[in-house]
Amino acid sequence: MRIQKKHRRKDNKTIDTRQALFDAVLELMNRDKSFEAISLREVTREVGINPSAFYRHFPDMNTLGLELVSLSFKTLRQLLKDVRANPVQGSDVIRKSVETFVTYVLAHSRHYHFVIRARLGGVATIRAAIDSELRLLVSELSTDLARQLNTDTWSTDELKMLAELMIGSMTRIVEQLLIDNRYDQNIVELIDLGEKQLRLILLGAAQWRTHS
Amino acid sequence: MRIQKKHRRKDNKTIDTRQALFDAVLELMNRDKSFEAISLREVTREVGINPSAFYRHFPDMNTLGLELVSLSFKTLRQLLKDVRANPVQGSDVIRKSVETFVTYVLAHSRHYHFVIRARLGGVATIRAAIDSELRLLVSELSTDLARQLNTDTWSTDELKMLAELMIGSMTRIVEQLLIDNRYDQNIVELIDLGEKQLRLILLGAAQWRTHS
DNA sequence: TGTACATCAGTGAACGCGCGTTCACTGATGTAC
DNA sequence: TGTACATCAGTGAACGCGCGTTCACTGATGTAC
Repeated sequence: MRIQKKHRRKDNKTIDTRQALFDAVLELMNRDKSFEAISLREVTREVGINPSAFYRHFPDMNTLGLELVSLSFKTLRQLLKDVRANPVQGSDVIRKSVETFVTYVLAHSRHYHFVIRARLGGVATIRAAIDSELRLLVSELSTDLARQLNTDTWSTDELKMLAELMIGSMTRIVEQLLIDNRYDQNIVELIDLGEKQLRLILLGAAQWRTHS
Repeated sequence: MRIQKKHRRKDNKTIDTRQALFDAVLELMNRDKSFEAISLREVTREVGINPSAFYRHFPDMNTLGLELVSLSFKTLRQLLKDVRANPVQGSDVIRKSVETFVTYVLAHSRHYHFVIRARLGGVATIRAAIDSELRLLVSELSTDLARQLNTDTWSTDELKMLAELMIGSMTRIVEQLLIDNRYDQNIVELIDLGEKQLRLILLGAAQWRTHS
């Protein structure tokens, strides 16, 4: 049984075509196409195979997209698992967390460029998949926050509201980081922005019940 | 000189075709297509004119899209002008503001559905236009906030950070309101969410300098 | 008021193009004996 | 170790389709005299 699907092409190089198809889609999106504007033929052209060979790997582009969503969030979930296992220590927890996050997103920039763009894109099934992953993230963060905050004064809904605010802020940071190469000169400024927003949110959270 | 461009079609109805083209694009996006996936022929089919007649009104779809951005923000700017002229009074300022905003967005839902989707979509020029409108909004809100807060302790960058956080929160509300008809049963819950997020942000802002 | 003319938003046919999908095929690799 | 066979990721031609754009045209409406 062949586990890894490989093939020998004209150039005599052995590669994993399935992976190459994922990469080609990410590369084309990086060149400013939205997912639904990328044609099957463009993808195979990029990989260097015949259009009909696409069907050896996926029934259609939509399925490829859904697997890409799943792949992207798998690595993010791993990061969060690592962070929970080894919590950030020391004086500057917020800044270090934002730095870790930004570094991670940049290291997987193509995946997150795809996610950020497809989140509000035109393919409903892919939108729904990303939305459900983000909801999961919000609910996980809510649980984490519940452990840190006074759960007597925070209702489930309020924890979710806080988690959504934090993830919303980070999402905007990722958008600015990855869209239109705006980040070129100002990664540090962006980390600064994220840090201050999180700090302000947590200041507000600390005052939440004592004030209202 | 004819100011209004009108025409008499087979059905003997006189309409403004230019407006009908805008409406057709918004309608098609409402049916879950992203802007760049909408073809010129689809739009003219929707309006009921010959494809080549499109060119009597716009040189291409891209130009139509840019005008749609401009139109959408024109009405939003008007709302903000009205709010500034007649500030919300009374005890529940935050809630009333969020209610006004949500009501307004729903009243112009097609325009904002378009904006929200095209903001991260595949057409770079349209993305840039929306981005520049949003930056303008952030800077206007910064100015407003500067009048309300202690400007000795808030730097320009920090005001911008705060404004971005507030507008980011509102943007997420609009996304949830308009994408995938998620709002059907829970407009009130959404207003609640927006109100709490703004309240928490402003609580944080009140503590900003005294705490750090 | 009537006529001649300009304007211009429409029509409809035609074009070349890239698309997704199908089909019969090829040939390299792994497996059974 | 050698041979026969199965597997399967590829190829290449072909299809019908919707696309954007062009062109010469039509006919209703507004304007000048």
